[in-house]
Amino acid sequence: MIPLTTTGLGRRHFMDPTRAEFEILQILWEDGPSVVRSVHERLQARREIGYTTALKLLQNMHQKGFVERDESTRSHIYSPCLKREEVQKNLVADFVDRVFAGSTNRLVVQAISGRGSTPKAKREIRRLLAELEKEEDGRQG
Amino acid sequence: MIPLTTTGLGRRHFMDPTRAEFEILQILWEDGPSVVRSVHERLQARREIGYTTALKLLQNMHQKGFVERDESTRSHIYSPCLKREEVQKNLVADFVDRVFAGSTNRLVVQAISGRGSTPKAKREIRRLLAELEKEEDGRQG
DNA sequence: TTGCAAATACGACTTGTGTCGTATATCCTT
DNA sequence: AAGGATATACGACACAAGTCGTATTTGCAA
Repeated sequence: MIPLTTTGLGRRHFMDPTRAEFEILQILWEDGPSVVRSVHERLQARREIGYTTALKLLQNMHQKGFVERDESTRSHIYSPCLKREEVQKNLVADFVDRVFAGSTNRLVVQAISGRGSTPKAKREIRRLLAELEKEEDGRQG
Repeated sequence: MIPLTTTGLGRRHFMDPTRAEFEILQILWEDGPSVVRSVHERLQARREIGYTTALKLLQNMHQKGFVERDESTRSHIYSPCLKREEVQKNLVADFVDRVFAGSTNRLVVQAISGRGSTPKAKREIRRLLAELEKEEDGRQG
């Protein structure tokens, strides 16, 4: 049976970070190892949020194994355990399964057809595709 | 301030359907106007779920205006009020904002690079891009 | 027309997430 | 050494989403 939620072990054996957790991961990926206060400031810049909320979030993430922390100083220093691309890949996979019945193609079509993709962006994508195909040919052609 | 959750009015003035609700919408889009029992059967085929749960979901969706229902018969008949492409577009937009900092390009890159996109699929996408560009040129070039 | 099967209505419970308050520990400064 | 500032720990609350049980209504068949 396929579970409904992303959280709560999909066919993968680990949980995806929640929205708030992912938001924090992004900050860590950008800033590198950070103390709670600094993470809180970054969050505060985007929305109203208390210091202890940020703290708790980080603590939860630590318990879940999403981040590790250096406790050698008074202010613990948090750094991500997960690779940005890995997590993005998982999220995209879930999303594709849920919204486009597993068809990556349909997702891409939806993404680049409507608004949201400028002609320049499309050229960019074509270039990327060409590169990818070349790579493949090179590897096994 | 940007709210965290999709639910709870983002900058858009309407709410996106939840996971369960979207799952039901997919069924309605595929099957057309349906009675609760039939929707429940479709859901049951994918996961364990009670009849009254499906009913309640449909009722909620009706109250939210996601579906309309014909009450002229004893078994109410539900049909979607939203267009599939519209909802998908919204979900993609949210997703891109949240995961790829608003860059549709990065999403597409992620989607087609890793596994999940066969060479054939890539050719397909290129074809599509070519068409889109041609369209644009035709429209204003 | 009476009664059973099937439908709807709706309250209530569970779990997950995000939120914070408050208690406690720790450092630094004077 | 004392006290304020700043950290962490952690319990508790609010709210949304999903789940279902039970009560009530309604149509149909015997």
